Amino acid sequence: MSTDYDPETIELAAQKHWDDARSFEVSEDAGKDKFYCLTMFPYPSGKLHMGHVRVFTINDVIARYHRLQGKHVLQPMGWDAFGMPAENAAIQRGIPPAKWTYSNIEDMRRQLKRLGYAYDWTREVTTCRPEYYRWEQWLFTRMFRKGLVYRKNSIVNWDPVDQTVLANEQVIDGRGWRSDAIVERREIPQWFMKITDYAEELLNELDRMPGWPDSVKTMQRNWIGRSEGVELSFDVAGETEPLTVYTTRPDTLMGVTYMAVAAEHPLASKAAANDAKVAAFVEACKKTDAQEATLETMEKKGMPLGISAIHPLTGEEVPLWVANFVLMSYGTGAVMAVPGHDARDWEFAKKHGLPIKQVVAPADGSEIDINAAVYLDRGVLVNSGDYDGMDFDGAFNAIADHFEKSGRGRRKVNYRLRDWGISRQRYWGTPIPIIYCDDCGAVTVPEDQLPVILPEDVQVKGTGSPLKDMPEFVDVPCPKCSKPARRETDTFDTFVESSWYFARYACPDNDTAMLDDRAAYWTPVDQYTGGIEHAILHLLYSRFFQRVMRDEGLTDVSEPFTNLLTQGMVLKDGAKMSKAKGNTVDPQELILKFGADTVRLFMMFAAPPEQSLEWSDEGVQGSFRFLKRFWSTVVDHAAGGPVESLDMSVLNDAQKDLRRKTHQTIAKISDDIGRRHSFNTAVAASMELLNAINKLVDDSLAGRAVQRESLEAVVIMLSPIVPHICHALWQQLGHTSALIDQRWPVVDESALEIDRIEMVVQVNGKLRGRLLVAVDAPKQVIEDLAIADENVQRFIDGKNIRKVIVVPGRLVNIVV
RNA sequence: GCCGGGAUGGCGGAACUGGUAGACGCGCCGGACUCAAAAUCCGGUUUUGGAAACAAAGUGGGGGUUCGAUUCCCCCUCCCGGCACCA
Repeated sequence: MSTDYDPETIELAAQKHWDDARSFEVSEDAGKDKFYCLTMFPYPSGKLHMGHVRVFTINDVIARYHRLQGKHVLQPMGWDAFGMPAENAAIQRGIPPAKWTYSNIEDMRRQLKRLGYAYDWTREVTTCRPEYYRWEQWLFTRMFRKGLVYRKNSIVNWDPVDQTVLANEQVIDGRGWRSDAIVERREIPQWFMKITDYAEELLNELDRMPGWPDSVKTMQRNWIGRSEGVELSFDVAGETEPLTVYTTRPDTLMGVTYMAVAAEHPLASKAAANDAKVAAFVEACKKTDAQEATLETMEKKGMPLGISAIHPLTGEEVPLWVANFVLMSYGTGAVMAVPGHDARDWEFAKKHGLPIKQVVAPADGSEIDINAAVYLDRGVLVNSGDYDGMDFDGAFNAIADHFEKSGRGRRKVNYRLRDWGISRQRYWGTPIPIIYCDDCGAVTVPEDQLPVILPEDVQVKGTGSPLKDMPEFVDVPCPKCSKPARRETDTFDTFVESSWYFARYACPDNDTAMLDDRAAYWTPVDQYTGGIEHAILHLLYSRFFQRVMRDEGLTDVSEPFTNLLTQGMVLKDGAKMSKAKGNTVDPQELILKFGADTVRLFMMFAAPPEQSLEWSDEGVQGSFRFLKRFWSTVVDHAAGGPVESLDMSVLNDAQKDLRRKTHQTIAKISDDIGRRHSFNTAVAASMELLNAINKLVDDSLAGRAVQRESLEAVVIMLSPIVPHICHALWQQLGHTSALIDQRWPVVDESALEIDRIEMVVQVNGKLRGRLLVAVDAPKQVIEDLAIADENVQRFIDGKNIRKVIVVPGRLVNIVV
């Protein structure tokens, strides 16, 4: 009596069981081995997309696997609810961002529940709720007190038509997305967090994070970009202030033939005042957006300022230029140019006919033509007066000493990392808890007046924040002197919310403290899963925030995420799924047609988690077909009734083979899921085992017992991936206790034993034959057998055997 | 431009530490069942030659190390992610 596989019925039944039993709600239990398993929380954009399904399924598989291992597992879910799309929706459809966001959350929560993820929903966190963001406002005021936040001018994309600041994403080919106007750079005052104070620690700790992928650690190292160099100053003719520059190549100092400053540099402004051409150039430089990729790929342009700098060693005059590739916000806004030994300087010198001087020669004494090609390697100094003949280190130290003695420079460690600008000129975000008073300046909102609540009933028009037009929000007394003052209308970068939510899941209901001892129990996150696109910004900001919370005494933990898994994107027809490209697949429709288990199975089977996944409708069919076969195999077997307990001494060869395959598969899947996170090969191994079970046609007591052992193992091992069908099949197999409370199967080493093994015979590395030999056969016997092989003889006949390589248990290679 | 990844049959992928290239699945071809179709089941499937045994070629391109390279090294091409205000 084989009932058909009916995904909807069995999935809803399994979900009801988990709900009724509150299977995934966890409390803090010091006696248990905790495992905190987390995904990057979603932005509530409206509907779940395949990228969500992929990352959540990966994490759910890991969470369920660890639960079966006996761990006390926390897997929470929440919403990264502030952000631009809510404002865009408000502009387009006239719905307030809050209403749009909360309704999206409702829809997406329902979809997540239908996919059967093992979440503790009692801990749900929503970042646009005051009970969440009040603590981030509170921490900001503590950071303000410590001097970890400050205000300075910085550059934004300015749309001169819409009169508004644009996000990088809203700049398309240098133009505003709505106005189509050419975007300009504009400086405005903004709040910054001093992440650079933690640069050294953030960098050094990467060496002690074995649970993170090397690629992510390398990207973070390069992003922080620690360099050792020298800061030195050039006098400028006719100026009292010297021009300070930083270089990692002081050994090339004698090769400086010009210098360059940014368009916003005071010396450029000064020259522009006297020279209309320079003024026009400086203006033109500002007519570009503020993205680094734009600056690095655009044509390098410059113009002489008619001002000279004085070379600090030779006293010679070098011309000062203004150049579009020098940025005011990087370093000092000025660079020394060594065209002989810097690629960008070399190209710029070639283009503008500036002199190129060789001051470093190859250490091996070979000749180079500096006018034909730039020389970047470290070598031996030439044309450098007293420094001639020195190597890189010798010259670095001699020149650094010279400047330190004369007080005109110093050795300096520099970081590429810049402080984190957190001000956004947008409405839908956490209000920055600052009040501006004419007398007291910028004052933080006192703790007893927090949270500063964002008004939710607003009209968003798309030209600046609606908060500016709300006197009831803006007009407040100064907390210090009580005089009339103005509230800050900028909001936090949404990365601030996502930099600490992982800790708040431990204690989302605490209204007297940001974190408590429940956070001490659960943090750090043991397994964190999310997109590779977050490899730098989100993960670095979170590492920074964790340390800020530590230094505030809120936690002892320094690193928030012990193990990191970065998953690839979901593609269709080779491109990322997106509405714009029209290549999306709606998870909802698939769940309706095939059930959640089929969708989960395909996601795990189609590609390893780190790689991008190519969507295939046929592949989904295949996954569904497998589940149907899985269902009927177990149901048909269970129809034969209960089985006797297994007596291993009476097994025949075929039964032994299946039992060996079963335990080999248990070992493989345990390793694939537990260590390698190689879910696709775990699924493949389950399929192989199921094929082997179906091949053993054997109704004897022993045969059924071996099959039963094998089927129970597959049902448990597949349950992290396809939990609903496994829940139902476990009941079919006659169990009264729920599968979710079982333990992972254990390998029986005795089942793995073998006495003979197949070895490959190669001649000159090419496969020529196979041998079946005893496991413990001595080397000489294997060698003789290999040489005696009929096909092998054809290839070694009449030739000289130079060497025979025996790799135990694998192969023999005969070199002739 | 800079930083990080990737490229293997018709397709998704496997080969974990330098040791049998193509596991598992999809698709396709053939067969069984059926009046027929779908579903299901069985067999085949890298390419070329061959009835087969077997042989030759083969992991983006070029070079190198090695008895042996998808795997290590050098150079190149293309694709993807990030580049600080998308999240």
